[in-house]
This record gives sequence, C-alpha cells and structure tokens, in this order.
Amino acid sequence: MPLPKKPVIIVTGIPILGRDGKASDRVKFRRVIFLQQLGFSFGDRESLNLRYYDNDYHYNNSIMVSQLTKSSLQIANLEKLERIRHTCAHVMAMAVQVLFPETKVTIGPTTDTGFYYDFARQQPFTPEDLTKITKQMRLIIKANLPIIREEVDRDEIKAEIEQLEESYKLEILDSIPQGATITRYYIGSPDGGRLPDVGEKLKDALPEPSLIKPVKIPKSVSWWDLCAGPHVNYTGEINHQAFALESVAGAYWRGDETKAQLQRIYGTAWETPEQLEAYLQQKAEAKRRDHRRLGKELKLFSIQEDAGGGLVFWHPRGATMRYIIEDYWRKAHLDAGYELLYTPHVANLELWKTSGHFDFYRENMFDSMDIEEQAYQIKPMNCPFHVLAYQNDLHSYRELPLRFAELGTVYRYERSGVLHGLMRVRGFTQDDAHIFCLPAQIATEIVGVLNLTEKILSDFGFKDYEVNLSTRPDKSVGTDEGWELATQALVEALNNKGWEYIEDHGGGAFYGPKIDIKIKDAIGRTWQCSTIQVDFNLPERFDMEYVAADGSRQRPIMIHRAIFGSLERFYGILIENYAGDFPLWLAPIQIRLLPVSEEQREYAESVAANLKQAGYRVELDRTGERLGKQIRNAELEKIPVVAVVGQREVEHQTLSIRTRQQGDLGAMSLVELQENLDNAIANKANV
RNA sequence: GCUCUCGUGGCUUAGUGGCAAAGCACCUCCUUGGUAAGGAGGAGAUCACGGGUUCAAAUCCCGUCGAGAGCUCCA
Repeated sequence: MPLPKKPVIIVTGIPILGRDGKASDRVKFRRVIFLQQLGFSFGDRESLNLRYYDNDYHYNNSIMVSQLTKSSLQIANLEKLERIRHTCAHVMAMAVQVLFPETKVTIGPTTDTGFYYDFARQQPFTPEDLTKITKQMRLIIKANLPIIREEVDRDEIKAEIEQLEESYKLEILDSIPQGATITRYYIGSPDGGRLPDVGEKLKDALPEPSLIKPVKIPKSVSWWDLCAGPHVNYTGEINHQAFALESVAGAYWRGDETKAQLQRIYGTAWETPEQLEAYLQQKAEAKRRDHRRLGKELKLFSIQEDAGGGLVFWHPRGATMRYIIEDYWRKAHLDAGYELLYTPHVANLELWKTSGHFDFYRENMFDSMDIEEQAYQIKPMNCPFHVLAYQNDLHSYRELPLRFAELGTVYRYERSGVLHGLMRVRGFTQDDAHIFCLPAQIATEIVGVLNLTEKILSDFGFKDYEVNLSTRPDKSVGTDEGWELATQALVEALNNKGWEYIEDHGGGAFYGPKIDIKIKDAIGRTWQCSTIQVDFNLPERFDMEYVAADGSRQRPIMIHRAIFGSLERFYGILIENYAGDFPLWLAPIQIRLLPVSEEQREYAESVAANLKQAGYRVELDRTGERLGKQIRNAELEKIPVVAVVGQREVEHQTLSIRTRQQGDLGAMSLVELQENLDNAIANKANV
C-alpha cells in the first residue's frame, strides 16, 4: 500500500547508513515518526519504519517519501536533534575525561531518545559521578566552545592516538576502510591544549573520587574524538536544561561478550526542557503501568524466589482472568474452524533431533532428563507434537486444511539476566496452531489467520498494527518455486486484507517466509505478539504426506501461527495497556457489593447470590468497615463496579451504583444494572 | 552469564558501627457509619544466607543466593 498522498513530515528518527555513508543492501529498520498532514497536531502522528539508502527515504520499497521530506524544515530539525544528541555524547566524554583522566574513550552513538558513550575505566561510575559529570557538561555547554571538523591523515592521527594511549580508538581507526575520509571533531579550538591543565595534573595523582569537582573550562582548551559526525557548531547549541544522564550499565566492546566489558553511560537529550519533561513523563507513565508492580498490587500473579526465576504462579484473581482469556481463545478458534489439541510436556529427545531443534535451538533448551536410559526433553516448542498428531492418520487431500490449535505450555532456558516479569520467562504458554494445507490453500489460509488475528487483537482493545513481511534469507531450505509461491501468498493475503506492511527483505526464517504483527498500546509503545510462518522444513524432516487426487503421496505445507505469542507476555501487555483497569469482560472481580451497615447484610447476600447465579463475578465486602473505606479499597483494587446497599436500597429494592470510570451513578434496579453490565461485557468495554 | 544498584515483619519503606522503627495489611475491642482512609489496643523481623573485621555489625569487608537496570543502535 502506498503512503497516503498527503504531505509527510518526519519529525524524529534517523536513517542508519553504512560505514561508507551509503546504505548497504540490508539496512536496519529505524522507527521514523511522521505527521500525515501539515497542521495535524502531534497527537495525530503515526509511526512507520522507513529505510534510507541511495540518498532517499524508502517506504515499503517504493520511493514515495523523498520529495516530500528532503527540503522540509522538520527534516532539518530532525537532523539537528540528532546532531545535538551526538554532540552531547561528545560533551559527556569530554566531561568524563576532564574529571576522570584515566578513562579511555570508545564509541558514543545516538539512540531513539538520546545517546550513550562507552568508557573503559577500572573504577565503576557511581550515581554521584553522574551528577558531577552532568555539572561538568553544563560548564562545557556554557563555555559555548566551537566544534570543529577536521579531515585527517591516517598515519598522523594514528600517531596522535598512540601517544594518548587510547587503545580502543586505535582499534576503531584500524577498522575504517582504506581510502575512506577520516575525520575528527574538536570541542574547543584545535590550537588549545587537549584538556584543561588540571586534567593533566589529575592524571599524575588521582584524588579520591569524592573530591573531584567540575572544572571550569577555559576557552583555550580543546578535546577531540575520532568521529564521522555530524555535530552542532557550538556546545552552546545544547540546551543545558534539556539533557539528563540516566543510568550506567555494562556493555561489551563491539557488543561481543568475549571482549572487554565497558561502562556505558546513557543520557537523553532534547531541544527544549519541555521536550525533556515530556519524555520523562512518558517514562514515569510506563513505570506507573509496570505489570510487575500492578501484578503484585492487584494480586494477579507472583514469581517465587523459592521456585526459581521465570516461573509464574497465577493467584486466584489473575487465574480468573487467564481462564477468561483462554476460554475466549478456545471459542474463537473453534468458531474459526480449528480443532483443539492437548499434548504432553515432555517427550523423547529423538523427536527434537528429527525436528532439528536440537541442532538449531539447543542453547534455549533445558537439559534432557534420563528416563529408563532414554533421554527425555521438556518441550521448548509444540510443533513436533502437532506433526505427530497429524501423522497418526493417513490424510486425504480432501481433509486439508487441518487446523490444530493448542494452548501449549513450553519451557525454554533463558539466561537469568534477561528474565523480566511476565514478559520474558522460562515457562510459558503459546497460543500455538499449525495449519496443514495444500500449496494452493496457503493464501486463503493466511487470510483466515489474519482475520482471526484482527478479531482477537481488537477484542482485547488493540486496533493499531504494524505489519512486517519477512522474505527469504541467504541461508534457507526449500525450493525457489516454494519460496516464491509462499511469499506471493503472504503478499496476496496482506493486500486482500488491505493492510500496509513493511517488507524486511531477507529477514525470514531459514524454513520459510513470515508475517509479524506488532500491536500498539495505550501509550504508543509497540509489542510484537502475532506471527505467521510458512514452513517447508518440518514437513520434509518428518516426511509428512497426504494422498493426492491421483493417489500419489504429496507433502503438505505447514503454517505455524500464534496470535498472543506467549499468553504470559500478552497478559503482561494487557496489564500495562489498561494500567490494571481491565474492561468489564476481563476484570477478575466485576462487582463488589458494599453494605452500609450490618443491617443490610442479608439483602446484600441475596443480591450477591442472584448476580453470581446470573454469571457475574461478584464479591461482598464483609470487612465491616465504613462505606468510605470500603469504596477506597474497591478503587485501589480497581474493581470496575461497586454497588452500595444501605437502608434506602433495601426499602426500594435497588442498588446504588458507582463505577470506576464514571463515579456515582445513583440508584438502579437489579435488572437495570444487569442490562448495563451485559452491554459493557458484549462491547468488551469499560463501564 | 557479565557490569552496576539493591535484599530490613505479609507489603511499602526509614535506619548506614551503639536498645530494630513507621505506615499499610492482619487479630481483638469500641463505633452501625451513605460514595477514596472512624478510634483504641495487640501480635508479627535470626535485618536474604554463610564467613570475616570490631568491645559492639542490619550498617564495614569477602563469598553465595535472589531481584532490578543494562549488555540491539558502532569512528
């Protein structure tokens, strides 16, 4: 789908270029946010992945964007912000070397929200050090030093770097291809000393870090870094109130675990303090929605130290909601022509040798266990089991497509450091399905999957998607014709659905092309959940067959697909998306009855029984607290509807309803309440 | 796994060499109260675990375990 024929203005983001300044064949995606039309407010912005190569922005491999963007002011602003961030990284590196002269510099690129710089230094940077570095950076910014670009001779700069003993920079220099222009950027005049004198003194006798103070920067000094640029012209172009140092983290030199560990300081930088403030607020909002905190507060789930990391315990309220999600999922799949499977959690290791997982996926598998001298494996994937279920019978082409679906719990080894709440765990439930079909059925089946995906995701409140189509990589199995057929089927399905997508050229799995769908949450973050993959490999490995019309044995096509991806992770996304305020159909407790005093207890009990009988998830507050406290508790537990029962309600046989969204709604009859509830539940809405 | 930060009643946190504190939750009693905290009392901690330094360790040092952030962005 082409971009809308409206002016498109890029407001943030940056293309990634190859080392030679041009894009290589495969340029990484980078999010670019654009306004659809001049005059739209920033609330109307949308995001897309664009690529930049051959001096042009490319969207979906067409050259739609170039003429609209190249001359626009916003592009200039974009580049300016990028330059500010890059310069900010240099200013930070300079500040660090002023304060801690023993530190060696490495690289300092920009990020989506700011920049970082990796340093080599024995002593760790402390949070207090960050404060000192920030102060030093402000001094450098206030000195408004010029930033000067200089093209340099390789041998000359090499000698200079050697003299400074900047071993990492030397390595970088050596990695720059011969013939490329080598540049350095000065902060301050090249004629000055490299760093303030005090820095040189510090080099001899390092004081206690606690004694290190920001150093006033004279105009005459300079600092430089080997760098491709670009930068702003003066340090004063950085707003000294629009940047902040955020954290220190470990990072490996060249991102390689076997190489030296460096200290990375992350920072954020913006053009104005207001933008910084907005960014910090977004961060605070994300923290407010953190599913780990809400999961504990709302008593949904826990992860128990005694049991081990990455293993989830679902508590009654969390389990209730999970049950509702699973129940919904099963009905939706049965309606869409799937059949349900249950398969074991462990099986003979041979199965994973056949499937190839043991060769390709071993580092994510738990060790096998010995059962009567046979190796058994806890399952990291469901697919081989579904293949075995298929192979239990001989299938006719008339039976295809067969759609097997399972909420299959798998266990994968994840390194302890990457575990994260529900988002990254060691045991999780895939909403897995495998479609076995004829080659000619692929396109129809994919459309079916896309329709089901859209229905399910939108029922959970996710209506914005970002779609990727990943095509054949260099190393792959299967025939050219097979890939062509499958890829065309995916394209056809996407076009049929009318969905815009981004083609990730060569980004497919080795066994087939795929479609990935990312959902956008309430605060604009994207999460990849759904995936649809065509597989030529497993049918081959397991020698799967069906009997064709002419009686010959043919190989079926296998389509893997998941909509939630991981039920645990999707649940975590739901918590963050709704900030714990779930729509009525999902809320673990839908209604809580609050008696004003003991006298209404009997009436409240009978109302509660009625509602429960009618299928609502209802609870009666038996704490004996005053009404105000009962309401406060219900609000803190984010219960969507409370019904107050006092003397008045008993007399009139009504309930006073208060919802989380709308507050006090006044009295209504039980029938009226049920109508309202049913309405909200049917619309999958909040009340 | 690696780097840094952090582990104090069920929860959230204070205390950073000298008697283990507070709020919430829990239990008991009083209060029968009308839309976000009524009052009083009580119980509850081997300060993650193991070792060391010290007259004295929650606090300092070493180790172990666990949690959090980061380890994709490449002069």
